[in-house]
Amino acid sequence: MAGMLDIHFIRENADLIKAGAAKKRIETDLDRLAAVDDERKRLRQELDAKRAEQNRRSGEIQRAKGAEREKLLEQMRELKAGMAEGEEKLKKVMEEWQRLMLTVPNIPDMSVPDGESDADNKEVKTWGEPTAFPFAPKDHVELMTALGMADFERGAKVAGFRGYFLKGDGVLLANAVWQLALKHFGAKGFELLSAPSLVRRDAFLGTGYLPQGEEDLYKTQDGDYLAGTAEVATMGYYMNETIDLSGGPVRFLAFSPCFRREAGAHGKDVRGLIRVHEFYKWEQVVLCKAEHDESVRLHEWLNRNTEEFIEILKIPYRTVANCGGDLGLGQVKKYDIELWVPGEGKYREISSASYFHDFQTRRLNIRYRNADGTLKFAHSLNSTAIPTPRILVSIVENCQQADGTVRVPEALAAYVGKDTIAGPGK
RNA sequence: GGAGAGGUGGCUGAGCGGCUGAAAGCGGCGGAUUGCUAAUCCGCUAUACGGGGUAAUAGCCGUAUCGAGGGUUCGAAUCCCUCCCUCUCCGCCA
Repeated sequence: MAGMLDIHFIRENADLIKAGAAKKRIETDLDRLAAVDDERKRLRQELDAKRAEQNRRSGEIQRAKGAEREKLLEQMRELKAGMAEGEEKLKKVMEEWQRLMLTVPNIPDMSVPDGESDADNKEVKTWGEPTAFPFAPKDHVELMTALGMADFERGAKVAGFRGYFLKGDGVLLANAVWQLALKHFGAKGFELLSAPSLVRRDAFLGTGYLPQGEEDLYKTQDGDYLAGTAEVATMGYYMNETIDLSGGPVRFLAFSPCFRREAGAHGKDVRGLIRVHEFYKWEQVVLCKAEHDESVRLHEWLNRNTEEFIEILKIPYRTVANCGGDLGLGQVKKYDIELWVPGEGKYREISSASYFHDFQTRRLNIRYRNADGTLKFAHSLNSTAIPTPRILVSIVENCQQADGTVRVPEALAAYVGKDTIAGPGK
């Protein structure tokens, strides 16, 4: 696995990276890294020189005979004794080098707002008005239970904490969202993928979910992990390959079940469908040429695709630019789309769109051949297309009516097979 | 779960202790020739890191890499060990 960023780049842009790390609230020690890197180079050069010597003598030994040969063999043994020490030192230095490299964050974009946490994310857009009701609105748990769309009690009985069943029209509604997603995103030139959720370790390391995120992942007794997003398998699709970008970016629309332990979220969103251990998601994944402008353009495009989808559903939303403290190690910039949730009186995240430059592709070893023939690491981006069942929260809560029924968004009605959800058998 | 086979460059595929960073073929690039196309001929054609060099490239020098990691050896793609992966057959399940 290659480093996160290129060591040359890190050394030449140390100040930029330090400022970026500070903005992201991430600890990294570049001065130490530079010192270790110097040491690494020194040891490496020493060792290379000795190896060159060894290779040269090896050839001499082959040609030599008798006493001459014995003499050369003796000299060789001395040389090798000296090398073992150098190799040992280099190995130690490399370990520290690798460890430090893993902590170096990608530089956030200039446009990323300053801030500590998601509370400091900057609203960049709002669409629609928070839904106003001439009656006391219910939350989705109440609505869906009453309408036979979900069963949370039995969900918990069978699946444990955060367990749920979707039922009846809840199933139809979720299915309708998938159908509409297929239609909306499918028309934008994506290649469709149904991605595995049970994925080997490599792709998690490559996408940056490991080693840091061990706690958040379910692991099997075979050493595989359950992915929390199709991004993992989809990015893994081309790992260790040289891809062809001459015909434009690679654009995948991938569907998969998603599994999250939510290890750090005990006590948060304990009710309903906001935060569950297993769900389904359509994900947009893009690989493009290593050009910043291209990444930016596609990032905006991915996010806009999802905004459009929400607009088709006519649910009030806002888009935020995530602040530095809310960015992951590899992310350059991130937008979240948040939908209005009347039951909570606030916007809740439904989508997240980020770009990484070559941060992920270096780790995944995904390259392409540039017009001039050189091999370069591609850029990568990903964004939620739409997750279920979380999206159902906003649909049912925003579309509820005074009589307790739920109006099906127009764009979904055909797929659901009705325009109002009024309970089982209705 | 049982039994076998195998992992070599962009691909196919040889090599099975030194002359192999790796035959041959295909593909690709450059050139010659044929008025176009096809065909033929010649040359070139892995990656990373480092050195030196440059305005920057290229050439040049060195090291490493034949699934991964260890070992044997003066010397390993080739021998030994461990692990990973792929394939085939049987069984089992859907």
